[in-house]
Amino acid sequence: MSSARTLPSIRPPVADKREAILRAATRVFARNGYFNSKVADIAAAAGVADGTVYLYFKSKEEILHSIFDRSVGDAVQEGRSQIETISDPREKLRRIAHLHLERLGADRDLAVVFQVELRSSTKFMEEFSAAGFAEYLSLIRSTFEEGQRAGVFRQELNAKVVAKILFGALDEMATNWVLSKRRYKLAPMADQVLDIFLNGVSSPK
Amino acid sequence: MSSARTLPSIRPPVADKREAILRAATRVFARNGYFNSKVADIAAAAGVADGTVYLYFKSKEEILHSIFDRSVGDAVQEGRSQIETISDPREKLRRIAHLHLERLGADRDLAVVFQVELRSSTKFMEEFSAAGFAEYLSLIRSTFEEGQRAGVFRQELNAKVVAKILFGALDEMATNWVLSKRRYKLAPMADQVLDIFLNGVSSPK
Amino acid sequence: MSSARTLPSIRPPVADKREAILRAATRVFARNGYFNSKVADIAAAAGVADGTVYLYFKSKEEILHSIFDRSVGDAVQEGRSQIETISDPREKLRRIAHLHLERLGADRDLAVVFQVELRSSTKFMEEFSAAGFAEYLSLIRSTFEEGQRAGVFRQELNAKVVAKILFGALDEMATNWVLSKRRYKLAPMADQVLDIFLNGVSSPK
Amino acid sequence: MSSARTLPSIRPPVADKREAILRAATRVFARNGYFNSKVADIAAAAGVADGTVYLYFKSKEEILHSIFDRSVGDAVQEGRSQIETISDPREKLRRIAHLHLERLGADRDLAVVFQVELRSSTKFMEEFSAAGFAEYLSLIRSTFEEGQRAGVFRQELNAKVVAKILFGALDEMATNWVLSKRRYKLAPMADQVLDIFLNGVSSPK
DNA sequence: AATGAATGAGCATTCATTCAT
DNA sequence: TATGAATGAATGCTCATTCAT
Repeated sequence: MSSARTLPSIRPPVADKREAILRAATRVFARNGYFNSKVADIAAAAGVADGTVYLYFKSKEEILHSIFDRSVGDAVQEGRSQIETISDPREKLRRIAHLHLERLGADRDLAVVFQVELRSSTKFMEEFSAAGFAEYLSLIRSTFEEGQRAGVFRQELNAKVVAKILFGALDEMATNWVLSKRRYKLAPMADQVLDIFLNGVSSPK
Repeated sequence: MSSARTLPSIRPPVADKREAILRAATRVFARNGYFNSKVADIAAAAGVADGTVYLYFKSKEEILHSIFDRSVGDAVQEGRSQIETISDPREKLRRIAHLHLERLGADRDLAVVFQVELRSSTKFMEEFSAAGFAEYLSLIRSTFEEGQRAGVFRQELNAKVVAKILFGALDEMATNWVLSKRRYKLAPMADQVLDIFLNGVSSPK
Repeated sequence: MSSARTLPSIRPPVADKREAILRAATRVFARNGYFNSKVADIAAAAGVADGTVYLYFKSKEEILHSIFDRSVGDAVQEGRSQIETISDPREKLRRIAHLHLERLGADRDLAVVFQVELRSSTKFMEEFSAAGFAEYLSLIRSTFEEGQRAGVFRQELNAKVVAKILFGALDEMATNWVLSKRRYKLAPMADQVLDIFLNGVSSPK
Repeated sequence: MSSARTLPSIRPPVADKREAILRAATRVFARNGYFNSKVADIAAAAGVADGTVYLYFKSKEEILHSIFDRSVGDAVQEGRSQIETISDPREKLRRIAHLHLERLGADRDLAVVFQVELRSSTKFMEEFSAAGFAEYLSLIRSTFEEGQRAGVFRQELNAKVVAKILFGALDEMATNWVLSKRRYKLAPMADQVLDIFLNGVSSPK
């Protein structure tokens, strides 16, 4: 899958081991849960020796953190760049919501880790909450405030709370998708959420 | 050893141990997280011997399940009984939402367990999803459908999805409250959610 | 020790497990060395489960400490009590020296632990040196000083150094005995040491 | 990377690495203890790569052996050469004793390794005892026997035991010095030992 | 019912050693 | 010779669960 159709590379892509471990860990965590996953499983899934994992990560926990950090970082960055060219705040929120569910919908294992495994320990949740997550919420909030200033959204609403409501609704869609036995497309759910949400927060015409 | 040779204790001392263990476990899980909590800690907190825990619960996991089952059971029951006397579907949803946040806001340890600890392992989440949670979601949904039939809510909305959206928004309020360092009242958040939600789902006048 | 003189106790002498583990550990340490000994080996040798070891000792290291503490404690106590009834300081030292080598000569495994295993890590040696060992050296020294006051031993000698010299000579006898492939009696070596030592430190007649 | 493009280095850079590794290992072993020292630490302290260590030594254990072998070899050689020109057996022993403590007193790290680290595993002690150590003891013994033949030392003493006694006393001085928190000169202790020892073993006048 | 001593499976992590470059 | 990334065997300790009393 990796070096398809390239010159016969003699040695395998260097330093992609970190990447391989991260990918393997996502899969393993998704299948067994963080606490039930053994480092040896991750190593085996990544095709490296147990000890090699520790050349790239300080501990099992750091692997989980790294999965989160990388993904949220990417998500926020992509989110920002995509809404730049949009002017209507409603469309901006729509874009953010879609990206949110598209991303998770595209990688079920990652989605499981995000919706389930990362919600465990309070300690982690606190850091999680403090770090990238706060930035994500703030992206939603500032977009909403922009809309308030433009008169598109109801002035009396608390932007912070509104941001949480939108996030919570999307998050619930994702969690339900992850836990559901039925296999349906996650991304389209964004529109149903947006329909109600925008209807609920828009200024009366 | 405890109530030996005392006046005939008024309430049955028997099987209140189950209750004590459940309460202790809630506290311990909330403070340390499920996986980091030791059965011995729970036993100590409940004032019983380690082995005694296993007279009432088959395993550590069953304790977690029981915490969930009892609480959701109570909640659904209380929810049903309270909305019985209300006729306006909007008020019914308002009542449900308030109860939801009031319950969690009244017992922070329980809230932590619900919002954080119960979200761990996929396996548990799946059962969780299957059992009482489904019933709770269905309570919201059927109330919403009642409103649709009454013409109060928009016909074209998918009641199942709407129920998830409301639950997700409330759930996010609770999670944020649990993780927040600030100490504020949780229940009032219900109104802010309801404001947007009802505005979003109500039929245009 | 516990249920002596009771009905034939059905279960084996309670709480002698600590003793059994200590004895087993002495044997295992003597055969394999401290660092090469596995806790599992000790447990097996003591006839208990691995985990049981940790009901009686906090760590593998604590087992080593306990072996030392118990033995030195016993030795110092026995030494003091035996020299009480002796008046001649030379005889007192002779008694101490004999006890020293008799004790070690009576339990080769214990001797190995004392002469070899306990000499490893500086850290341990420092504590070792600080604790019971100091007391033992001081027993020798004060006996020697007593002899100096009585005019039996040369006044100009530094009692502290003299004590170390005697201890060192005895210690070397023990170490050699432990490492030797030949099987000879250790205790009699005390006399040869004493011969030279007393000759060397006694006041000229 | 180091000596690239410099003047042709005067002393052979080759195989001084062995020396550097040995020196580094002595320091590392002295500070952390043999078992707690990592080969990587030694390599780093010696300024070479981990793998390089294995170009000069077969294993970590061989490094320890080499430290011992080299030092004892040197010591015996120096001892022999220095006593050659001395005729009085008492003075010969005095010289040996001084050399013993001077050597250790001059290099605390080496002393720690000798007095503490080398005393660990029985297995090592046995080889240790068998090899150079025996030669050292024999140097003392033959010198003593020479004195016996010359009528200087008491005939009835067992030279082998006497050698151990002297060694043991000196060894104890060294161990005490290594473990002591006070910083004093080690070499002068030789005289105190010799005073008693020679007094104890000399023929009555 | 209650106890708590005993069990033993389970696992993250370390580190001496190897070997492709 | 030299490197240092990769290996994988090895183990102290924890803790859910059992069971004799």
